[in-house]
Amino acid sequence: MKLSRDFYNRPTLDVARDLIGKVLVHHRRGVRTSGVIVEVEAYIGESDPACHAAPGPTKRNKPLYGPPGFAYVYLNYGIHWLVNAVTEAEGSPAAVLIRALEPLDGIETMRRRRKRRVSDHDLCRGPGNLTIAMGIGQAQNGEDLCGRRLYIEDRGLPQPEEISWGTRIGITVGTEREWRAFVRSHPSVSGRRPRQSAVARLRRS
DNA sequence: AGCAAGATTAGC
DNA sequence: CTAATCTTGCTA
Repeated sequence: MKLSRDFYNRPTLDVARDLIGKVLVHHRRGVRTSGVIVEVEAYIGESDPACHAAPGPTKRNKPLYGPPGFAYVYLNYGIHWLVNAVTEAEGSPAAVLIRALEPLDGIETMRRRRKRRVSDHDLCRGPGNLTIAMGIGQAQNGEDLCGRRLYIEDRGLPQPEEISWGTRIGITVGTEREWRAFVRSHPSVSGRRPRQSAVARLRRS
């Protein structure tokens, strides 16, 4: 079932938590790609120095101030497109950054879009990688997530048992807020992979 | 008009 | 550890 506008029209940390285990879907050129969300980050309001709304309303962050349930897509480091789901009521700038997916549909298409040859678990590992695999870019900025091309749905998958919270990745300000949610020890979660324990290594050898 | 920095990634 | 790459927002 496709998530409704009401789903996004809630406190951002609640939306972030509930997005874990939901499925991001994109239809493009008749091809459907999708994946289970396993990692997200919340960016909340002008008082959050890491949020793009920190400088107040600008041309770029306009979607953040708009109604909930729309996509905010922007170019990062001049190279990577990152996709967010806008949350909270219109005029309240906040969003959830989608950082990693476990691929479900269209894996062959994803593999073609990614130039590198990687394992399935790495196809949508990292916010810049998943937009490439899903075919999401500038054209999807402002797209209605309650429409038919780009949306998030509940497929009734069991809510992952171990949702961990930690500090957000790759920012230099607002690092004290633990607004990153992820499925613990899931292979598609970005960031440095936790060092294998001595026992795990022995077991593998 | 010029400039510094950025919600990343891959390669050395 | 660092280059790649370009838009935004700030300063002049």
